[in-house]
Amino acid sequence: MSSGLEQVSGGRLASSGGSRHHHHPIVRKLARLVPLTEADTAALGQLSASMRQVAAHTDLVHEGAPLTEAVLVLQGFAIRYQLRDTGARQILAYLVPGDLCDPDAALLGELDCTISTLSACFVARVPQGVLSDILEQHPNVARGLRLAKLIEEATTRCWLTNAGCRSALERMAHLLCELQVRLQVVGFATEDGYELPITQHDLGDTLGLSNVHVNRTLRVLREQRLIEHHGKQLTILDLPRLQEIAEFKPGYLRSTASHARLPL
Amino acid sequence: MSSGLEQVSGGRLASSGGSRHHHHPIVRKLARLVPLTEADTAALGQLSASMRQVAAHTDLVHEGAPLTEAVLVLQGFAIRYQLRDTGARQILAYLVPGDLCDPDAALLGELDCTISTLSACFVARVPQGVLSDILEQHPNVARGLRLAKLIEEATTRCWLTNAGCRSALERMAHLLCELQVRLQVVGFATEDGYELPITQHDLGDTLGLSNVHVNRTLRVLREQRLIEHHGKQLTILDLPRLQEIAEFKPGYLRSTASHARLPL
DNA sequence: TTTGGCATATAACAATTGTTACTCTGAGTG
DNA sequence: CACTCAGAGTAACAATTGTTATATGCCAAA
Repeated sequence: MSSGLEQVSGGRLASSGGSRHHHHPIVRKLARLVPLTEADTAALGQLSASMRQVAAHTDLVHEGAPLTEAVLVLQGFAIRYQLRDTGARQILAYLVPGDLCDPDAALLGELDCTISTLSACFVARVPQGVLSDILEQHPNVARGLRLAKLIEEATTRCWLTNAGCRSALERMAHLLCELQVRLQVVGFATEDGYELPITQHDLGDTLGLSNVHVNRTLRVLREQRLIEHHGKQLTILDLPRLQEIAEFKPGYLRSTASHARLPL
Repeated sequence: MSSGLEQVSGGRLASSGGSRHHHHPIVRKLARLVPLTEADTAALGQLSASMRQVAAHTDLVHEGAPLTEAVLVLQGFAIRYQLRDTGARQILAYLVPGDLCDPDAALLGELDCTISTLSACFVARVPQGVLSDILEQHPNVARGLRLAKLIEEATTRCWLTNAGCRSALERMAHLLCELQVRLQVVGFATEDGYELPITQHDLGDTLGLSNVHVNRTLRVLREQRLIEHHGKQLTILDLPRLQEIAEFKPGYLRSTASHARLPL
């Protein structure tokens, strides 16, 4: 009953022979950033050729491992994180459907953080060769992915501002607003909310808060009738006010259509 | 009496006609990352052609402004920061001598943060054209700058981990250790310490702490005989222990010579 | 169906960090 | 030289957040 990617069947895209790739999250995402031709769209569809399902809390790429493939998330929530010696975990980024991680790290040879799933996910491993071929033959796609990378960096900076100078309530509100925009771009959120299949402990490791304080903070948001959540379903009751609390300025996500046309 | 860049005179490099650029901070920095030929080194020297002195606390590039030039720091401390509506400032990165900021942002068209000086600085503005010519003609330099960019990103992630899951003392220790390594690479630090010409308020905006708590934290480090500071001069009395407190792992800075040969 | 375990929820208390207010010093300036 | 002011230093108190403990609910495995 989860939204999106209804064409998943047996670990393969049922429609992989056809040309209708417009619903692929990475296509939806890049189409906001650059104009895409049918050929571009089809090429992006190839990225998910080796899609497979991964259980929640599974490491995909370990810190320090040599990196030869990129990881494309098609469904579910994945993260990049670092571990301290104390066992504390800092989540550095969320990877939601349409996010491609991390083509560039090949230059450094290894990654300084670990890629893992938070929820059950559909992910595709993309060999460097396949990716570089596409980048070469599809300059629009190449430009789109470079833009996406810059947006990811801006998002990291935003998270640093979050951690450095926002209160727990503001931080939580900001994260919920950011996810609302990012998930809506790829069709995994409506205007009212989205499925947030992660624990309060995970939220704590994201925001630099204890799980208890995450719980307190969510309660405040609930009591103020800003959000509701039943199970994994998050409903945003008052988005404007939530954004106001968070001082959320979505510009850094480049999510408005003003920056590019949609594909024909 | 400040160390490094003794050749500064009248806003120009006195030796700009010669070929001895090895002492330039950006040359020292990149030489750790990639092999550099004499030609590469000379080309890097050109970057500081339009060097000028800038007073402390001067904005160089404003948030939202169209970006047509990169900024190269030759001496002093500069930063990237974001402002909240409340007036709170989050410092996102330090730009120390040898750091080049931000060639890539041209793709996005505008920057999401402001570049500013903390101390009096010598900086050079590098027009996009000059930079792209050099990148084209000197692949080693291009590769070095790409590596430097990746290192900068890793540093930002590290700062996020800092803010998210380290105590004030650990955060401060980590910052001091990081600067020790970065400044030593470009010849602005000895093994014992370095000049740190920034206020406790600035440190607070860096670490997400109040200025009062910064003061407390520095006092603890002093009382434990880990550091000393008289005026702007920071002396590190016990680097191993400071690194231990910070859980500092310098790998992300790629500062050890094991990754590349020095130029002939 | 029962059970075990994980996630949520909440309370009481502790620790960290922020805020306000004040003093002191030193560098720059008239 | 006196004056000003920014920055460092400190204390007292307040607010936020973390820790520990315990209870509850719910889903999945036996």
